[in-house]
Amino acid sequence: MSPKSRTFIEQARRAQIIACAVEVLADQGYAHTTLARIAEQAKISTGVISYHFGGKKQLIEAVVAEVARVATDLMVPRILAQSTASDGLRAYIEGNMEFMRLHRKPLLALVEVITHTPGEEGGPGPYAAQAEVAIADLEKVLGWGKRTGEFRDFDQRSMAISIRGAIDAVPGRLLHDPGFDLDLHTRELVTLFTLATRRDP
Amino acid sequence: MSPKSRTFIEQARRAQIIACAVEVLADQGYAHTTLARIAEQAKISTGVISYHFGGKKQLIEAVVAEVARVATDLMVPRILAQSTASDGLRAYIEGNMEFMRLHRKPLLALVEVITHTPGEEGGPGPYAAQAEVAIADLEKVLGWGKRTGEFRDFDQRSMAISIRGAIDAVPGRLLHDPGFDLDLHTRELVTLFTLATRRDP
Amino acid sequence: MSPKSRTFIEQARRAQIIACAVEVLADQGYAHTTLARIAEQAKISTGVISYHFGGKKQLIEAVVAEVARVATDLMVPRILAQSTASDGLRAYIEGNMEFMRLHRKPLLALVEVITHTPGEEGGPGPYAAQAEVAIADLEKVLGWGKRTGEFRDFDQRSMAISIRGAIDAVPGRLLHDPGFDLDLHTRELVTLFTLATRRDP
Amino acid sequence: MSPKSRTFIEQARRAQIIACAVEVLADQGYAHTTLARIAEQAKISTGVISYHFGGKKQLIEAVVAEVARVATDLMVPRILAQSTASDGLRAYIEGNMEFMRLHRKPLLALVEVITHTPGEEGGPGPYAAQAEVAIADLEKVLGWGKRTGEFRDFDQRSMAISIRGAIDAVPGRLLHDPGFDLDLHTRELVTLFTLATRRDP
DNA sequence: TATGAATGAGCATTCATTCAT
DNA sequence: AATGAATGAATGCTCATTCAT
Repeated sequence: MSPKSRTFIEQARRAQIIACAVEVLADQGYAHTTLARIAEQAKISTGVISYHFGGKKQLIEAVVAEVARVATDLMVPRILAQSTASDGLRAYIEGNMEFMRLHRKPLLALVEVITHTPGEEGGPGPYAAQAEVAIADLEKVLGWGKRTGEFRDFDQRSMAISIRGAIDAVPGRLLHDPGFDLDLHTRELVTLFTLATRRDP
Repeated sequence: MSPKSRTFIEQARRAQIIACAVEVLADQGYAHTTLARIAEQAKISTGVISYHFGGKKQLIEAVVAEVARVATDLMVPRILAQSTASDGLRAYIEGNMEFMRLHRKPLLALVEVITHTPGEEGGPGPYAAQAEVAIADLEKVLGWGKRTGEFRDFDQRSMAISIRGAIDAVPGRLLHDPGFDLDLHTRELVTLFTLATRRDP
Repeated sequence: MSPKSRTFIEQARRAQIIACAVEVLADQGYAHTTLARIAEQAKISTGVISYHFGGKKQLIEAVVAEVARVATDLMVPRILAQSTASDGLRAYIEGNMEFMRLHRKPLLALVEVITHTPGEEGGPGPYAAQAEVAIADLEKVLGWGKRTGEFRDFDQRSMAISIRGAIDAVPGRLLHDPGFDLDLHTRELVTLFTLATRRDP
Repeated sequence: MSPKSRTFIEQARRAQIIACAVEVLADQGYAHTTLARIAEQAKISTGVISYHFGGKKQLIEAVVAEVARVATDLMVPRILAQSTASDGLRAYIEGNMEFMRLHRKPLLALVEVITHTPGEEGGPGPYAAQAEVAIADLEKVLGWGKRTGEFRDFDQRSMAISIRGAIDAVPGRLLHDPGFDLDLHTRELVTLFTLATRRDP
């Protein structure tokens, strides 16, 4: 029935291992995320991970896919529910912040993986595409507002890169800045980019 | 004369090794930056590096200090030369972009080090302070404009974090996005944050 | 009835597993012959193999016994049917070649096992005896011809080792030499050793 | 000066490690030949091997090259010194046997490597070419005698394969057959293949 | 000062075997 | 009888660091 039919217990184990990988990634960072530590967290032996995922690379892939799925499920409906591009942009920013608030550790894990997984010889890294997609999605929202005349005449790509950059700066704050106020920051971000994108009054 | 008196040859060696470390970091990424590769680049043996710097950690510290020094020398005077906060912010952004244009490899090396150097047990990472300083500097510029009434009433810290985030998104583009236009992006960034910070017209 | 009474289904399972082990050994080689791969080939789980055979070692033993049985059944009657030692030697060689022609995979599997199964600390390897028996059988044929005066006065053991060596060189050819002509080679082998063993004319 | 300039001490280490690898291969067999055991034999740490050879594969390659060099140096001049093809064949056989007598362990090591190094998915194995060369060399000697009329009209390739097979049967005897008489066997081999190849009297 | 040889801990991975269901 | 989940030991490899020369 399911696309890749798996035992129930198999699915449970996979989910548990992914959860433990997220935990270790978020708590100890990519560099300290070894199969041994993940196995220790799950109170299993390292072989189990290879058994269920084939290898570390595939486990990481599964982590990314899982977190990306959760993030998408959370954010996409919120954006599509808006009736103006301006509200769409607001929903995009708020959705991202909401995800960070609700799924702190999965987010941090995702960031660790995306920023630290090395590519070949200084190449782009296997998860660069993930970031590319996020920018492309953002560009769609911006294009929408451009067409409706809600937004001023900026370079869409530059704006998308900058919004994404501003959003991507948040996880680092969340991690190590105890005084960081996510709700305040969300409001400020929305205001910032509303002012920056709106057609001049 | 110098605070830590070193022979001339000693200084030359250190400079050479730092330059090679920058090269390897920028070309191959943090993960592939081993002492062996740096030594190979410098056509010396690995022992020399330990001899002159004590260890890999100290070498990386020296790289960061060196690049930060160059960046500061380039940017600080430009900002201080401005007479309005608005021009100061413009100079901050343009200075950062100019640095990226003139010193691509040192910048990329710095980014690699700051983003990848692991801390202890998920701690802040030894170069988080560096980012903190950059944000603090930015806050000063923003505070200046707040006091003079040039800027609207935003949360200084949130704005600083967002500007920094937008700037920090650039190196990644520079690395792997062949169509990226730094000059266009610089102009867009200045416009973006001018609109976002100015007192409502 | 049978010495080790087994249910029918048990015997069928064992036969199936042995057949799959032969397949994997012949197709992928000893090094790639893992219980997991044999189980995959048989579309069963690895536990079944351990269940029916006790372990990998015993499975391999069963493979060897099975193939040796087939080989013996094919070759021994052919040799015994001859009336002269010279014809006996011819039948020995032709029988071996015929077996290779008819049972390529079992033969290759057998060769893989015999040549690759490691002994303890460089000891003889558990299937050295198998080879010993083959040589001993050959010596009997040679002794027969010596007694009847058909053969010249050579050292029986040396001759047996050499004939066996020449025969054992064939599987390797069969495997990787696409131009190898088994029928031609069989005729040449018979001629070669007929000339080498006959009483000088 | 030297093709690959190496320190003296580097060359000595390499030679020592190769010698220890030969020792372990010959004494314990391919399956038990791990970097750990070779390192133990050499009383060094496993890292040294990787340091000097890059990896296990390259070490094995070096072992093969070294032994092949010694074998070639020993045998080729002996064969070339002969004035008839018949003597050339005799020299080929005697040269091989002499090598086995003088360099038992290197030979056994070579045999272990050639027969046990696995290829991909049941492919030929990386050292199959080595065996191919040996057969080709033998074919040259046989072709020589065919042209001079010393040899009868046999299939050269079949004969070469058979002679090689008979020779390759010897190492196994040397290893585990305590009663094996190499000198006797050499004489018998020469007689055998002289009778098998000569033009009928 | 500089070299390069050597170390040793840490890593992912493979695989025969075991066992509860 | 069969499953498949889990184990744990073993292996090759990488790399920062140390040290005698």
